[in-house]
Amino acid sequence: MSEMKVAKVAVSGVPFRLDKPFDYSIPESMAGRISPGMRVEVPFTNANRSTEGIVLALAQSSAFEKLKPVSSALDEQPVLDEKLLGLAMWMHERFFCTVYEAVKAMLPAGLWFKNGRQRISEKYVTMAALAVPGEEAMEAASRKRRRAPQQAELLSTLCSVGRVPARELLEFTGASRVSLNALCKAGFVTLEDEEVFRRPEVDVEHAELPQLNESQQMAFEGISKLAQGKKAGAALLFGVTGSGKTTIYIRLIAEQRARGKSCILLVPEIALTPQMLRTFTSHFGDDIAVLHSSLSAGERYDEWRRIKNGEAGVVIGTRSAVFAPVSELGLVIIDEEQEDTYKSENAPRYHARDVAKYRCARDKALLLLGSATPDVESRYFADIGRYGFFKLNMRYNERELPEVEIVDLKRELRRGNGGSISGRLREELQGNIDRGEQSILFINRRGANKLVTCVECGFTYHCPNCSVSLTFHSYGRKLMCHHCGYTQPLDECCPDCGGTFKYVGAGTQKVEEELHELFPDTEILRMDTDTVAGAGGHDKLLERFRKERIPIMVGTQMVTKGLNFENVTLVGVICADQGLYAGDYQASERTFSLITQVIGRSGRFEKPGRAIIQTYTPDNETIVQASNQDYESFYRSEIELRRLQLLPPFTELLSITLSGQDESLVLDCASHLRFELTQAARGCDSARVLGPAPLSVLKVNNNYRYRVTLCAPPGSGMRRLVADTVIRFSADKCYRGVSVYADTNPSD
DNA sequence: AGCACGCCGACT
DNA sequence: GTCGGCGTGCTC
Repeated sequence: MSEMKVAKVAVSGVPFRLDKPFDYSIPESMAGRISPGMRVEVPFTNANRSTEGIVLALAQSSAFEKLKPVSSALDEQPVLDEKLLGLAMWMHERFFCTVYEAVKAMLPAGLWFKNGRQRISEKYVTMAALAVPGEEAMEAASRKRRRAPQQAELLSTLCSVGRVPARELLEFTGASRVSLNALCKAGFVTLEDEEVFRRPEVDVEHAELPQLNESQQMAFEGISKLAQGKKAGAALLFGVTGSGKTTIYIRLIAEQRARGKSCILLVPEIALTPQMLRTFTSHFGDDIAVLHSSLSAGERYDEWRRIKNGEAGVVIGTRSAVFAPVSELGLVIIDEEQEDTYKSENAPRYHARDVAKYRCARDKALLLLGSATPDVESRYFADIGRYGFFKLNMRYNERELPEVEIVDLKRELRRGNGGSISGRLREELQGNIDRGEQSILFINRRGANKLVTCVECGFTYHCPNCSVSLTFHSYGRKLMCHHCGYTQPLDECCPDCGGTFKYVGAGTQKVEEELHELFPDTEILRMDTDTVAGAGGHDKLLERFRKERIPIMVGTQMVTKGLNFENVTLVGVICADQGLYAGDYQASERTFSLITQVIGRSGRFEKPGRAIIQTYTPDNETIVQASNQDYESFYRSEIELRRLQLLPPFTELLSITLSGQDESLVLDCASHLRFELTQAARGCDSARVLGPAPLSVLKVNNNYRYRVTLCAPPGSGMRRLVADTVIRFSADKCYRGVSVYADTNPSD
C-alpha cells in the first residue's frame, strides 16, 4: 500500500457554511501515526492559528496545491471508530451542525482536560503483591522478625491476603512506607500502579432475573423475536406506570448480553435515580456503565473508557449516552421516549431518538421505545406498521387506576374562592390528613417563578437584556433573569413610587402559604429549585417526605416523575391549563403526558388512589382524556388534527431562526428568507412556509429572534434546501450582524 | 466564527 | 507622526 500523506480533517470553530473536510499534509515525523478518528492540531486561516480538528480519512493526494502540515496529534489511538465518525458526518446533514460540534457531543469532556490545565488524570492505586512464592516469603518473614518486624509483618500479611492496595496494607499492618519500599527493593514484593475507575459505588447483592406475568411474557417474546431478526428495526412498548416495563428491559438486556451484544438504555434526566441504578446493578453488576450530567468529568471519562475498552456492555444514561462507544450494538431502549429532554436545545440540535434510529439501522440492532404516553409520532409509526407494537395492559399487581375528578376553577371563582385550592381539593386534603395518608400537589409550571410587583403603582422589574420579567429568588434576595443570568439586588421599596412590594406568581411558595392558612397545624414540604438546592438535593427531600410522612408535598415538574410512595393516596394538579395554550404543536401532547404521570403517582400500592385536576377549561378534550387515562382516544383525535393541519408526523418542521441586535434588520432578513424559501419550495406542492414569527421570548441577551418554518413531507429533499438557504443568508453581506441557524421540529 | 490587514480620525 | 476605530476578506 502506498503512503498516506494527506489527512482530511473536520476543524472546530468554523461556521456551518464552511464545514467541509480540509486537507492537510502529514509530515514525515508523524507518518503512520495518524489515523481516522484521532484529534489533531492544525494551522487554520491566513493567520495560521492553531485549531483543533478530527481526522475523517486519509488519502494519498489532494486536489489542493499547497497543503499546510498537521501540527501535532492529540491522541495516540482513535477516539472515535469509523461508525461514530460516520454518525458525526450524518449529523452534519441531518441536524445542521458542524461535524466537529457533533464530535464534541459524542466525546466526554475529560478527553480535553488531559493535557490542559484542568487535568483529569486516570486515577491509580499502588497495588502490593508478593514477588516470590509464599513459602519463601514466610521463611523470609521469620528471618526478619527480629531485626525488621515491620517487614516481617508485611510479608506474612501479604501471604494471607494476596494482592492488595499498598495503602490498605500499610494501614492494616501499621508498617511504614519505608519498610514496604525496602521489601520491594530486596525483590520480595512488587509494587504496581493499577488504574482504578472512579465509579459511583453501588453496593448491592446479585438478583435473579425477574419473573414475567402473562402480559409481560407476551411482549417480551415479541420484542425478543424482533431483536433477533435479521434487520431488527424499531418497536414501541406501551405500558402504563407500574405495568413492568423495566422488568422487560432487564430481560431483554440479559438476553442481548448472552448473545454478546451491547445495550444502551436511555432515561430522562430525572428518572436516573439511585433506586433505579440499584435495580440494574443487582442484575448486571460491573457490566453497567453510567453516563449522566451529575457525574464529575473524571467519572464520566472513566465510564466512557470502560465502554470503549469493552469492560462494560450495558450503558445507562441520559441523552448523550446515545453516543456511547459500544461495539456490537444489539439494543437501544429509550424509556419515556416522549420526554423533551431527549432533544438538545443547542448545537448539535439532535434528538436522541433519531440518533438511536440511525445507529440501530447501521448495526441491525433493535430500537425499543417505551412509554405510558408515547409521542404521537411514535404511536403513529406503530399504527402504520413501521414499528412493532407491544402493549402491557395491566398494572403490576392489577391495582386499580386512581379515581380522577375534574374541578372547574371558574365556578370556584364565581363562588368567591380566588385561591389556588378549590373546595373539593381542600376536603380531600383534609380527609387524607385525618387518615394519616399523604398527598402530592403539582404545579404545572417550569421553575415556578416568583415575580415582584409594587402594590401602589403596579411596577414590575424587567431584564435589561431580554424581553422577560425578572424573577425573585429568596436566596440572597436577588432578582434574576432566567434567560441571560442577569441579576440585581431587590430594592427596599418600589424604585418608581416608593411603594411596598408584593410577591406574585402561582409558584410553589404561594400555594404553600395558602395551605398553611387552610391547615395551620400541618407540615408541608415544598419541592422546587429553591428548596432542592437548600436541602442538598432532590433525593434528600424525597427521603424526608417518605420517612417523616409529611402530609403534603407541593412541587413543580420534578414531583411528576417516577416517584413511588406507598402512603400517597391523593394527587392534585393545581392548574392543568398552563402550558396547554403555549402555541406550539406539541402542547397538547405534553399536557396529556404530564397529567397522566401525575395521576400515576397516586395509589401505587395497597390503598386506592384519588386525583383532582383543577382547570379553567374543564371541557378541554385533552384534559378530559388525560383524566380518563385514555391515551388511545387522545392519540386518535390528536393524529387527526395533525393530519388536517399537515403537522408532524405527516410533515417535518424545518425551522430557520434568525437573531441579531438590530430588530428591523433581523425582520428584513427573515422576510427576505421567507420569500426565497417559498420560491425554492415551489416544486414540492405540499410544502408550506410559515413566519417570520417572533420566538416566545423575543429578546435574549439583546438579540431579537424570529423564525421562519418550512413544513414539508419527511424525506422530500427539503433538508438540503434549508441548509443551502442558511448558508446563503449567513454569507450575505447585507445581513451582517444577523446570525442564522436551522433546526428540526423545534420545541420552543 | 475568529482574526489579520488596511485605511481614516484624535491624541501622548 | 501613531494608536486604534472597525469594515473587508479568508479559511486546506
